[in-house]
Amino acid sequence: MVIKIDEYSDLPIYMQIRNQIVMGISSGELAAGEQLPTVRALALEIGINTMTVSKAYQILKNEGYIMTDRKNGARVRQQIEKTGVISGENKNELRRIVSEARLSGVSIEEIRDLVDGYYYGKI
Amino acid sequence: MVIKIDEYSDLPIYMQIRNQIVMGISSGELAAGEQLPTVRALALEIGINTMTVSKAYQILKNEGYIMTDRKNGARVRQQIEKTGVISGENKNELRRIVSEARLSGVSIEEIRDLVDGYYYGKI
Amino acid sequence: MVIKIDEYSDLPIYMQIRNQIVMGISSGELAAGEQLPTVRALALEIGINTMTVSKAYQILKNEGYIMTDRKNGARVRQQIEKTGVISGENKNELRRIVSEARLSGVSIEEIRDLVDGYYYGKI
Amino acid sequence: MVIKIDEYSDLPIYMQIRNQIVMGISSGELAAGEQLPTVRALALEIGINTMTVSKAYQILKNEGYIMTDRKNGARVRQQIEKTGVISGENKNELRRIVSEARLSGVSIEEIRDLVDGYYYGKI
DNA sequence: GTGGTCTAGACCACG
DNA sequence: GTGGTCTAGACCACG
Repeated sequence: MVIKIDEYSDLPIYMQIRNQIVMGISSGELAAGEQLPTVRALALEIGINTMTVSKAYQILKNEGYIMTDRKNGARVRQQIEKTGVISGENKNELRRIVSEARLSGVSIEEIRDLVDGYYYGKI
Repeated sequence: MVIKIDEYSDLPIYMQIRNQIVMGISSGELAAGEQLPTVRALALEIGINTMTVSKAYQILKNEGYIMTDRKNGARVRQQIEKTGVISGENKNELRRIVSEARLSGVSIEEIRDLVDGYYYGKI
Repeated sequence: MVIKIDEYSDLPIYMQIRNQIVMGISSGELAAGEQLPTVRALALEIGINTMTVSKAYQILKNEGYIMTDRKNGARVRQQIEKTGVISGENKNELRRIVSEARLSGVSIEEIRDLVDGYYYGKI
Repeated sequence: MVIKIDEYSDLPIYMQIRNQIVMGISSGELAAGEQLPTVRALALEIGINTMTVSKAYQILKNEGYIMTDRKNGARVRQQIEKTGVISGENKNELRRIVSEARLSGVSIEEIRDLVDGYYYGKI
């Protein structure tokens, strides 16, 4: 899986990495149990500090998306905990995005299509 | 309209204010042409510095959501420009949120309902 | 001549009035010697304070564009002083505008056409 | 690149900085990708507060002229978006300047030469 | 070391 | 009375 850093984004690099891996897992591009690149390899590939990649992996581990061990490096978890709920923070963000879209004249259908596309990984 | 600041949020205070006002406009809680609290009044109410409120208002002004003049203070714009599109940044965020929800076992129906609720201001 | 105030502009109202009258004189819409509306009449028409109109007229008078007397009110000057030069401030502004246009990919021809149009009052 | 603040100008300091950097990019004095002075360094050099410089940089960032990151400081963007149009505000300003120049007896040739000089960076 | 956020306080122009 | 600008100074996250 290719990680692309947007140097113009306000999002910290470690968060961009974290987000792309989460989306990769959700879309199936990263399969359960699949090996992630080593911290060093990914840092070298992207051209950033190993500390930054390490921070991204640490977050993913804390969130239960990946697991790490000394021998095998990092791998996507076989079972990701299904809380069945959207976090309050994500709900706030979702509401903000829908509000802005609505005020920009975007129809509900367009938003639904976008959401469906993301959910079913067609995009 | 009551602005509530979450002091534990990573979001800067001025951005929390900005977001809540945008959502207030979208939901209709803030009508077109409606007067916003003065910079000083809102700062006092929230218990923050006037500069922070001022920054939020200036962003809203730049984005075309409100207008300010020294005589009348800040007011919701009568006509908000309808670009008809969702910004790339918001699309990325939407995709991230949907991905995380999906991995948490949230059904597409639940997300759609949430989106509809936000769009039609029932929440 | 109709004065239109842009309530969304950052430019103070008195400056918007001043600018429109200057442009009106330059385009010929306001002839030499022509009577301007009284301060009260213009303030009433635009829906603003008489002080604001008065300030605009004062500036125009100081700049030599108009003259006022108690009997006849304000009139466009017969002879506007021809210094033959562009003020340093206007040169700076012109340079800024040309720079921004250039960086936006606007061709020199387009700018020239615009300038010509303004100069010959075809716009 | 040397930034010079005119303390007698009506233009806010942050806007003077912003304008000079935009003109520096347009003239080529500031190359694509070139490092700008740090917020602290420029503030010290000009003798103003860091907040004021920071505000200038944030505007430039929002407008797409520069990018900032905490590691490398601020740099001129490699690709500046070419909208191909002059903003309505700049058109108004241009018209005002041309009108004033015309009334001062400045010939169209002189204005054209000035515009050409600014466009081709000969000044 | 860098930019980003925030405060407390001051002064100003506009209307 | 209003928003806008600016200062001096502090603290923080990122890398």
